[in-house]
Amino acid sequence: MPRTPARTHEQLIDAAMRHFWRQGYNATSMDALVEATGTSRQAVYSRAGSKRELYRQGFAVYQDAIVAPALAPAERPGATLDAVAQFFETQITAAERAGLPGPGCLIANATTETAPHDHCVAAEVDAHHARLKAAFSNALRNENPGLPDAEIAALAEFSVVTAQGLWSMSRVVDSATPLRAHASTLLSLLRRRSAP
Amino acid sequence: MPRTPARTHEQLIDAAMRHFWRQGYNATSMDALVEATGTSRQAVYSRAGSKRELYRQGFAVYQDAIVAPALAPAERPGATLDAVAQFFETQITAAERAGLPGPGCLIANATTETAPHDHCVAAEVDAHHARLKAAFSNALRNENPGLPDAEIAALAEFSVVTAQGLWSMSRVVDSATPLRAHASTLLSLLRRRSAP
DNA sequence: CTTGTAAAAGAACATTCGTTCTGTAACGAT
DNA sequence: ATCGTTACAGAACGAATGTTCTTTTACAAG
Repeated sequence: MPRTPARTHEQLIDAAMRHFWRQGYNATSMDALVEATGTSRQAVYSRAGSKRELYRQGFAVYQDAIVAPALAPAERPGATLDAVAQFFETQITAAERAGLPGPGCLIANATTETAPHDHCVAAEVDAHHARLKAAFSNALRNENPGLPDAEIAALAEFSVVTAQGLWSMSRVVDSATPLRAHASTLLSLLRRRSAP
Repeated sequence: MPRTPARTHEQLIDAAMRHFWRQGYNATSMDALVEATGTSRQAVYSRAGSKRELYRQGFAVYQDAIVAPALAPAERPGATLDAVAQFFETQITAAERAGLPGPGCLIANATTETAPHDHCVAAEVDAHHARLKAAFSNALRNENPGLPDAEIAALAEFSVVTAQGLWSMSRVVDSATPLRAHASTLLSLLRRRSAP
């Protein structure tokens, strides 16, 4: 009996997420969200309940639409450091195609802007970092099975922090060259360390 | 004949800067700034002219009060990688003493929040990154004078991005341990690469 | 003490914020 | 075709925003 929604729930979250991604949480007004999503204020509130909730729900969509495809190669059982290089290259290429300076990484942005003041966002950030660390650890272990677990953990964690810095930079650079250089330096350092 | 100012210009900028540092630009209201600086709205406007200008002026104070002392060892002519380690340790200890999760780095925060939408802030960010890169290059060159310039540049730039990630993380961690681990991993990677 | 100057305190401004309310339009079951 | 339900459009809300205006207060030269 009810009217058919013009946009699916996910379409709405997705459009909002992309706005938050580029503009940040605080600089995004409800007016901007209404325009970006192409719906009405009422649609936003009846679905998400509030601006903050809409923002929070964006993380899940971001994980599925952005993180998962790029990280998939590194999450595969037999992945090596090549898959890590591929992860960075996929993201950098995407940023380049969308036009640099880019939006960076939604979660990297949240780490500095909102996570310190919203423990719910902080949990999301933690989970993302854990996911990255697991993928990097996987690749490092396959690259050199003889590497001690402690060293794998240290290198994986280091790579996570390094990625965080990379996406920060991608918000202020005009060219992808320094981003590729950074990824390439990381990979070369990891390879040198994980070589026998 | 005029009334004596209760606070110097620099005291006002400094107090405002520390608030922006922790809260970010958009999440800081003029009311909060008035309370943080202990002055009146009028004092802020007669001195800085606007919220944005006040924010911009904070960068110079931050450079003098925070960056310069910590980076000094690495900027000295004969500095080696030990000075770089000292730089990180100084900043991490300061964050630890102020209480973690900490405010991170004002400029690292600006890189993601305001620089993309304010080219004046972007210039400030660029200058800071150039300063860090110069200091790191200096230390790398002294550590191993035989290292090719291109490699020094790559490693220095890599370290800058890595530092950016480190300060991001310092806004969401409860303990300094992962921060020290990150700095230590960076240093060990740099040492291994710059060894003959 | 008077007086000129500038700083401080706080009321007031228009605008914008996030949110809610009211009424209308569209769909499907009957 | 009718009706019940729900999505939508837009007006409206109080609170908070960045900024300015008005008034009072403190200082030091005369």
